[in-house]
Amino acid sequence: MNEHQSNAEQLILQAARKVFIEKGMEGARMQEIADEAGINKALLHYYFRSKDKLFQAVFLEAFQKFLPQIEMLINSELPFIQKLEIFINNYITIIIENPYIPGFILHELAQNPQRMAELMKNQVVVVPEFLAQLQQEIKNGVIKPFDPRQILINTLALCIFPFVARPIIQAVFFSDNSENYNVFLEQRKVAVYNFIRSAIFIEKP
Amino acid sequence: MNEHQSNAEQLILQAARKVFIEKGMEGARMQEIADEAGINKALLHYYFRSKDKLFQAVFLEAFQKFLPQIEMLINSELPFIQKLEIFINNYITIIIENPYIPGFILHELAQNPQRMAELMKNQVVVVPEFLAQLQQEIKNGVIKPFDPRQILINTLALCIFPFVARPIIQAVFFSDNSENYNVFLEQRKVAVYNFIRSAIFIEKP
DNA sequence: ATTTGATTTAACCAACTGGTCAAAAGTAAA
DNA sequence: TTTACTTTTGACCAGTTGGTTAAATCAAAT
Repeated sequence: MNEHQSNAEQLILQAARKVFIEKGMEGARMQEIADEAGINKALLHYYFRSKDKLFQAVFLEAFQKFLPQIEMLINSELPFIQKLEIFINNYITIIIENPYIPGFILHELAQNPQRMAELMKNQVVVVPEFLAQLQQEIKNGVIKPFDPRQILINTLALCIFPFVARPIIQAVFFSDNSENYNVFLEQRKVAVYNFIRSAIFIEKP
Repeated sequence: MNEHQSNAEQLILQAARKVFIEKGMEGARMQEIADEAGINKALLHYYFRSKDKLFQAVFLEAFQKFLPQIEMLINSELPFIQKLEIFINNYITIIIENPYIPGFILHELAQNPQRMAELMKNQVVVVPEFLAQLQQEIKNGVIKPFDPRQILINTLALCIFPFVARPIIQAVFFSDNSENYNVFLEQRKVAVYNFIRSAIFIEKP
């Protein structure tokens, strides 16, 4: 039993991760995953019973990778300005490291909302306290009176969208040199923070 | 030749639109499109030679539906505040009427960037003037000194994201009553405008 | 009514898909 | 070495897929 074979399960997961996230559930082929892992196709079914089970494992793992930061943004009791800066920095950093996961999750979610809802119902984050905190800071005159739900969604939108729309943005702005896009994304960590801060925070005289 | 048969091509396109936009190129089945159109599967190949050709027709049509408003935002010479308000209103209105098209386009774009780039290269919008206009307004002290590219992407992100991420947002905020989501989206027309305006425009004393 | 051309269909096909299974190969203890 | 067990494989299967084809139906002109 050499190292290569012994961790076949890890090899499979790694290959499945790549293929599923790149091609999606419908586009992925079991044979391609097997090839990518350098093993026989039957071995996939030996470790994971079906394509669906393997997909579940990949999806949940991908989903959970993005949860902790969101939980921090929602559940921490720091002032919102501080939470926001930390969140945007960490979140964009994570997405840069896993640029295809957001598109993957959103697409599978759209394909089968009710099933994905079941997969995620143990993962739920509680938002009411978050909304209450924002409402409080609005009452305190720290934040302009925007709907807290809109603020949360805007924050996520600004972080996630450039990755979901990467091909078209790159074609428009960086068609000559795609490496510049990474620079652009790096700049976004501070740009997005400044943008939201400028939008919602009331400047004290 | 009754009306039902004579416009078979239109029936097919309508069915293809529905199935492709809902399931994507990979997920769509020619049989399902034929059933949806109420015709024989072979007739699909009679009017459109292949699944690919049919997909192309649907994709281009969908893509073009969103282009005019973006062109207006980019090419009109109105002051940016005015353009922005008109754009956001019209754009979100169009997406509400075609809520699944953004996800469809972004997904297919991500699946095959180079091919989609070819499909779109006749549709290109010219941005340099747009960037120059924003730069000028920054110089004039109308707009805060944000990177014009970031402003454009932020605007699109805030308009599009709630539709791409609809299932998860709905699960978190509107699990009890999904109709409320439409209300929320309607409110976004003004909310997004106020958000961006508050972020980038300099209040004159 | 017959001819001519376009439209529509049922039956079919080769390629591919996820999945199965019995046998082989490997592993470690007795 | 034999035994008992797990891991890995090649061959195979039934169902599905996009696509084809020859024949049938239809519509209009002669």
